[in-house]
Amino acid sequence: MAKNITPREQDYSQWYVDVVREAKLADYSPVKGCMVIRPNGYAIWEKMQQALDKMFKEAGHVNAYFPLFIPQSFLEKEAQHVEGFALECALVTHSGLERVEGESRLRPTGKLDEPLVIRPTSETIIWAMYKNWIQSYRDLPLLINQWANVVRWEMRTRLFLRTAEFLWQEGHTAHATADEAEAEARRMLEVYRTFAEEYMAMPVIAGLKSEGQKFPGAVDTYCIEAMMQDKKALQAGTSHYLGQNFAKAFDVTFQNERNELEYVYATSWGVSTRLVGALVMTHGDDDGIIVPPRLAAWPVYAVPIYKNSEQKAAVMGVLEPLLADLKNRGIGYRLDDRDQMTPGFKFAECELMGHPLRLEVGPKDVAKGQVVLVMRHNREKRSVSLAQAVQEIPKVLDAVQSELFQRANTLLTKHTAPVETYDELRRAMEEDSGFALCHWAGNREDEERVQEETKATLRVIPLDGQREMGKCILTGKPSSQRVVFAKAY
RNA sequence: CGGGGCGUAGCGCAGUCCGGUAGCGCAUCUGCUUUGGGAGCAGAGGGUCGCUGGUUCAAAUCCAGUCGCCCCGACCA
Repeated sequence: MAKNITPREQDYSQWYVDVVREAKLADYSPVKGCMVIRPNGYAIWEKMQQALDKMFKEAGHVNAYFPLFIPQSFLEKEAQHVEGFALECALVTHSGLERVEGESRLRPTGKLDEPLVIRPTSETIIWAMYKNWIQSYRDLPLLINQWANVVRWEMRTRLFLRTAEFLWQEGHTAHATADEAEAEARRMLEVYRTFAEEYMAMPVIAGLKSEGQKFPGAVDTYCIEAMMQDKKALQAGTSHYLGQNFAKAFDVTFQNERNELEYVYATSWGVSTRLVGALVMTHGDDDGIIVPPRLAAWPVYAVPIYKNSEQKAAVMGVLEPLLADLKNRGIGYRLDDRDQMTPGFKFAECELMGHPLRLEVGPKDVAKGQVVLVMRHNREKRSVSLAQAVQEIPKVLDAVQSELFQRANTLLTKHTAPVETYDELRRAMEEDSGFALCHWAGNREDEERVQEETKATLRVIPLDGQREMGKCILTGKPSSQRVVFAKAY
């Protein structure tokens, strides 16, 4: 149906690339692995930022900005952290370019004494600063977030899901006690869960990462895992309890109430533009993307239909007051009054771009005193009297928001199933059957073996999973809870 | 880093095997007719054929080199 989009059935990852391109969310940059986020994609990110920023502020966090460049020596201070990021760091080694007689290319000049790492994440530079800002328990907790770009030199990239440079927010908090920091890490995990469910209409499983999967430098890593339509898992957000690891590496101490010197306890947490990709893969269909109303720049997309200027005047006479009413109610809309496009083209484009609700008004509607509402996610068309439209539209948008969640949740539930033996897991993964709930008591090496043999990784140890005794599917050791194994992005 | 594909107009491609001075579709611009599911007709503009070198009277095409991008896999948010 839609031009230039490979159907999901035929090739899911090609579908994803096609949809991102056709909906004008992003474009490839001349630099390998980098992407340009186009206005349509950036609009979604901006709505995500607004919602998240508000949630952070309500939780007591403030925004700041730390620099892009990190001295190489900083990154070297925390052992696990270095190991985790060393291989994917971009370095700045020179301060300029010079023209050399007889050569057409410019040549680097002004070699730096110490190379600067372009931040893959900002723990190190932030803790170097926190050292100066924290002396007393009275300075704690310190709750700072930053919106920034980071660079990780990945081997293989995918638009939004993994690019060399990406946009994100990273919260970095400092606390007087381990309990308080742990609680903060979990609190922010809940913020992410709420955001995913209520704004993105994307159900997630919240929980703990295994030893093998946690953040380099963390004591505990929490995450939310979502299921894409191809039943693969996507990590959609992480929150780390860092213990005193960074405090020790950067010598950040405070005097407690008993006048003792103690290392500070830390958390960090982040979500990235990857969420835009998650949104596409959660709700999109063969005709384009579908943006949930709460993240749509224009939840209502109005298409006037007319043949001549009299009709146009009549149609606009009905449409404009209605749009003004929507504006008064704080409902975002766009009026597509481009004269040179036919309505049919606009309908198709509107579906491609994923505007959740289309508002059509033509001469026939004017005559009947009605407007036509078309829901993007199920193509349902309904006529509503002009008098009721203003009350009806917010209701429809709410319904769309919750139906999108329900639909995604049905997929997640349907493809999440208990698996009792290792053989069964292997078969399940061969069939791409989704999330496998397994009893597990293995170590890091066991995890690697499972990944090697089944391509599945231990995605998450659910926080609200039922306690239930059983036997580890690989080692046979006793286990008190099931974990999620799945193939992942 | 392995496997595959590709570089020719803004985009998608044909032309390459078999050398002869570049073409198609979409998009763009102009005009007229259109407009309730991706409009039609007529006309117009737009290309150092990724780059470098070689062979040849003549290279998008043959030869040698080189650069880059995409997809799939291993690694990762």
